[in-house]
Amino acid sequence: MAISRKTKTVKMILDLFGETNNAISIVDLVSIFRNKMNKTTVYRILNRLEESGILHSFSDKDGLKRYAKGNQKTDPDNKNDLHSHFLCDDCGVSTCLPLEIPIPTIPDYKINTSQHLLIGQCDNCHN
Amino acid sequence: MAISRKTKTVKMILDLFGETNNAISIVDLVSIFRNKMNKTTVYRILNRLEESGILHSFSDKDGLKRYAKGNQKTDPDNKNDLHSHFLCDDCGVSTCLPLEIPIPTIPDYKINTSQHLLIGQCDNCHN
DNA sequence: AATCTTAATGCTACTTAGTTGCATTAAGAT
DNA sequence: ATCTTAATGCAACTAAGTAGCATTAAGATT
Ligand SMILES: [Mn+2]
Ligand SMILES: [Mn+2]
Ligand SMILES: [Zn+2]
Ligand SMILES: [Zn+2]
Repeated sequence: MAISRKTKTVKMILDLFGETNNAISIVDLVSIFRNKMNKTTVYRILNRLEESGILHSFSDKDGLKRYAKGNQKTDPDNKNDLHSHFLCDDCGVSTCLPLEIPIPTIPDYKINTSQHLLIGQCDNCHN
Repeated sequence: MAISRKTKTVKMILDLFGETNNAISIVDLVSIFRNKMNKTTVYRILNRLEESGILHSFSDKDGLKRYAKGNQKTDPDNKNDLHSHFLCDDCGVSTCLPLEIPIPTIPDYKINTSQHLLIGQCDNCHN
């Protein structure tokens, strides 16, 4: 189910993520490419790119899936390279943050991974 | 839009949350009460209970909304009483955790609130 | 360069989460 | 007992996401 062919549509999506470090929602991606490819294709390409470790995804505040460049599982001992994500409440822009989340120890629970979303105003909207 | 009448349906939902401290997904709630009230009613009651500060909600890993007892905005200076949530990957059970999330300072960003979800195995599934 | 294999796409139809409008009902105030 | 209107039920809708299947095109093989 990983990426094996560099089709025109795959290239278009890779080009977009080559231009930005932002996390883009799947509905935006479907909209951006609405005249270039079928929405089913967008979903399928994103799945494959994620499985290939080229993109990673997370759920934002409203449960909407967002994709961003890079792999979340890149550190040597095969644990998750966990980082936080940011979401601007004003303009909706979303980014990966170079902020590692320590996984806490909780009695009676075994924690494998975590998701951390920071919500506020981005640089543009803040001023 | 807050709760103003204690209808039969509101009481049923309050009774359920009186029995458990778990965070219950909205689809489960609709299913639990499918013979007792309309799904629209479930959605509307949950909205009102949340606005009233009786319940609070968050998005789980899959973007599904979950509700749990209590208010997230209860501390004196009117900031969010932020706590983490747990989701069991095996059985799907979800709980609030008595784990406060410190809001980090990040240059160029103004952070107002945050969401933190820990994913792993609960006590039952762990052993 | 022509051929072949099958990954990938387009399209249609479907499922599910969540919402809206509106007529009807019932909480609880008067 | 009456009245006001919050709350509900119902039906119809929107939007996110998925599945089946015929067709297309990457890119490997000859
Ligand atoms: Mn990221
Ligand atoms: Mn909680
Ligand atoms: Zn912004
Ligand atoms: Zn469990």
